[in-house]
Amino acid sequence: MEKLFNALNRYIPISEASKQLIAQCFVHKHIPKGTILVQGHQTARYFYWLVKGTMRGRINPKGELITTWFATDNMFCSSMTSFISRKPTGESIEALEDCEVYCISRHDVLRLFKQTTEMSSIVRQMAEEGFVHALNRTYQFQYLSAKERYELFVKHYPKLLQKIPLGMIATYIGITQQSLSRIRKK
Amino acid sequence: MEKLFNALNRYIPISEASKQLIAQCFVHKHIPKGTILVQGHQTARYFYWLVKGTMRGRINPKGELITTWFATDNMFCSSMTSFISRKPTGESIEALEDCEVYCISRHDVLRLFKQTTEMSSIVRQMAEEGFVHALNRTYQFQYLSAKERYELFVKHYPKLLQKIPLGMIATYIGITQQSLSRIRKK
DNA sequence: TTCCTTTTTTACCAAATGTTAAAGGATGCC
DNA sequence: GGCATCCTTTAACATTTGGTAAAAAAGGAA
Repeated sequence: MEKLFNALNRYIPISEASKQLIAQCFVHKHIPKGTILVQGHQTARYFYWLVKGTMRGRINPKGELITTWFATDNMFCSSMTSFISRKPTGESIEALEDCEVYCISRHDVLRLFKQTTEMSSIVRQMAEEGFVHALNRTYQFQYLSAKERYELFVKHYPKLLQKIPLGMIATYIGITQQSLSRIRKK
Repeated sequence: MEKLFNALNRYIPISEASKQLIAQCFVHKHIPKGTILVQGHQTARYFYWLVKGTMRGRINPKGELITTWFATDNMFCSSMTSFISRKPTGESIEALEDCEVYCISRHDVLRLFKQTTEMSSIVRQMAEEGFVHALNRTYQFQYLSAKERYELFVKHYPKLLQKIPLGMIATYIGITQQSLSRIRKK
């Protein structure tokens, strides 16, 4: 829980009173490997702080699972498209390892907007940060080759290479597993 | 100005008092075609409401200008990566036609967070909306072919096809002008 | 109109990526 | 150990896209 508040404090200092209120809203959970936390036809109602483990987002647009994001230790995650727009978006969440999380419901987030002065600013900054991150990822698809995108992935997620099947990484950078295998060979 | 407030009201109803404060912060401007509002080495300090005209964002990662976004009548825009992270990001803004805008400085946005109750919520929702939009655009690069991305572009921006050079559209969907010309032929 | 510039199309060949299929490795279970 | 399953590599061929170059088309200005 301490690391969670360290992460939140990066956005804005949180008073002790608010800390208490926020802490009450986060629920601790263990998620077994292979669990689907949100199905594509469901609405994501929770936002997760990943204490330990690995998760991915995935969509299934053409009969094949595509990885939309990876999350590892000490990262926030959710099906953001669904969590934000409050409707199913086809995106699901999969635990790729046994995971330990703190989760908070959208309902509780809205409640904290009224109960604390900090929460609104934190969520705004998180959305801004995610926005910039998503934009940069889009730009990379516009001007980087598959090989360059793979090299960026290795740089950003060196530890995932060991434990994640190659196929999941390939779809994350927008190519097939065979193409990625070919790229790695060189 | 009325349409601007219609757009803002979509996020949250705005009181008359707040409306006055907000209105004071927006400055009306005419931007001649060809103007570069923000250079890549500069920090974007303004957020724009495009009353009339067309703009694009662009980056120059490999000696060639890449379109990052298009904005037309009644849309908000800025170099969001730079505006949010408060540093230069290489992204510049170009007026593709004579434009009429209302612009507000980042400084004034921050001031309105304190002076009004609505602004924080509006900006949070804008960031969330932009976040979801950017995510979906990324996903499209992951699983759509160039042809499919072009068809989506035509669907989203039918009017731009008439007035924007093809090359700018091609880089927006991540291909060369020649490839797009080939795709259109079929 | 004519000239000049910009934009678009076309062609040819090279490079990158997809598709399909098969084989080899790794891992876990009985 | 042996079997089954999943993961990874490899190969051959098809398709898409890039790079270069040139021609055709479109638009603007004198």
